Amino acid sequence: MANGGDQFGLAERPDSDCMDSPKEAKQENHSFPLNSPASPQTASSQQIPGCTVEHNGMEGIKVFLHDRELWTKFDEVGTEMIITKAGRRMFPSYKVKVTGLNPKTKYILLMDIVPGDDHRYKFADNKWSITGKAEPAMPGRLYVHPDSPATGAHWSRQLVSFQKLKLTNNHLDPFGHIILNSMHKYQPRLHIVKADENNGFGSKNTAFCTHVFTETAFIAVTSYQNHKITQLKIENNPFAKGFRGSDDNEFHRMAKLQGKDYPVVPRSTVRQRAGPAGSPFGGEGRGLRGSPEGAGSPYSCDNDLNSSSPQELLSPPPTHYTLPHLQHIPPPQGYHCTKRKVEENCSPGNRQLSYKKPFACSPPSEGESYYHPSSYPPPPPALSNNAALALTDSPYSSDMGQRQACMFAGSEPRLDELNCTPWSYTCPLPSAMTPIDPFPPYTPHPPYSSSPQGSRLSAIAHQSSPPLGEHVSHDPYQSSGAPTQTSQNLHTRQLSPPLREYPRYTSSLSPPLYHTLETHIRCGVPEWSAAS
DNA sequence: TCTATCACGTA
DNA sequence: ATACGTGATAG
Repeated sequence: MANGGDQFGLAERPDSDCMDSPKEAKQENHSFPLNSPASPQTASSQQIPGCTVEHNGMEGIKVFLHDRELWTKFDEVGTEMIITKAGRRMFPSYKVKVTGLNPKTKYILLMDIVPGDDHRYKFADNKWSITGKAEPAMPGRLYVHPDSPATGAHWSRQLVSFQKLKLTNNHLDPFGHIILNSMHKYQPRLHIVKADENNGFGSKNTAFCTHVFTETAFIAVTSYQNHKITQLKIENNPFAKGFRGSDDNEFHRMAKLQGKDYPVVPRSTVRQRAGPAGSPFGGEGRGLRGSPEGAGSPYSCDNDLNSSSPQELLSPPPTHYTLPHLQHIPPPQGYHCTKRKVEENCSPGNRQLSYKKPFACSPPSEGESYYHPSSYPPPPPALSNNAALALTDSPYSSDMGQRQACMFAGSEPRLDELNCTPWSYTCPLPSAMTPIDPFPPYTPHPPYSSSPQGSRLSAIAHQSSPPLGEHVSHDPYQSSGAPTQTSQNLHTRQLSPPLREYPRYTSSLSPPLYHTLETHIRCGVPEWSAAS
């Protein structure tokens, strides 16, 4: 495809740094019907007092979701992604157009998928509804784009595709796939980490930014629940072409497959009535994502991290995830755009959120900003530093032919912490790229949160748990269409956490590729955190 | 719910 | 040609 992102077109501007940007928002075009377009601008800004902003070069980065229209179609119904033991790709594929990168600077692009909220869902009566509390999050893993690290010129040259990313429900997955729980809602996030030589992960000024397109949120399932989603997949996924066909064809095809003169009506067809099923997200459920209605908001954040050395980054994994309280990321309300805030925040066009927050600042809760109200989804936990790490070192780097990514184990992000903070990563171990397994390693401490955005990687990396204080708040800027991001610098602090490395995965399996890292941190949102 | 397998299609 | 990505299906 083409790129899609363009659609947005908006230009955003480069924004700002951390805080400054209060205004940032820009809006773009939006087109999102859903939301009103309020301007995003307002929404965002928050600043953190005290923080210093540095420009880390991440300020002008904009990310556009490719094929956003298709994502929106799914989102309006309630996107479902199949998860299997062997790993299943996502469809629609997550592809982005990135602009604003320094052509000569190297960046690592990676994704993680964080819990969208803290509920377990069920699909009954043709609609999604909450059926209980979410299970503890699985180890957060990061999927490092195979081209990482690569120059800004490389990333900007064409769409950046994460189509090979796979989702699994196998908590012991040895392949490095992203592990999710069935019937739980998730939010994919994109992280761009500066990986310059001069700015390696480890270094203190590692800068990164996070972009979230709320229309890419989905519920993980082992088999499709809403027939409308099945149909959208069949109609749009080339690999499912075999299931397309006119009704007539369908009839014959089914018969043929069944060896009968007449086909049995597919279960899916029968199974559901046509009724509208609400999207989990939007609709009723709510809470889930913002759904359709408007809520989308993308947020992105930028951060810088400073951190310590790379090594440090590696370290400590966090622990396990528990998502204790936090989780909820988005409170249900949040998702919706319930109004204004959201609107404001939401970008019209895309719903992207950007984070920026520094953490250095410490702002405690301020974080609110963003999330605040309702609007946003939760910030997910963090990325892990791992990624960063990984990035940096690059075990994967290009060297490997394929680079695969490493997985690191990370902790999960807690919401609480989400905010800005940091994520920790684990290290990759790349030596071989081993994946890590997650489980065990986690440390208890929790909180590494990272915020989505802002954290510094380094910090992230290890951050130990950041004290709440640390969390930074993020700002959400949303750019509307564009994701904005802001970046901030965090100055660093080092947290020192111990780093721990993850054990390598020894398994015999050699995983093919690991592009995945585990996430350690989660971000906390200040707000939430506050709560906590 | 989840899994393994299948037929069919893409790449 | 091989490898592998699809949803459907049965268990």
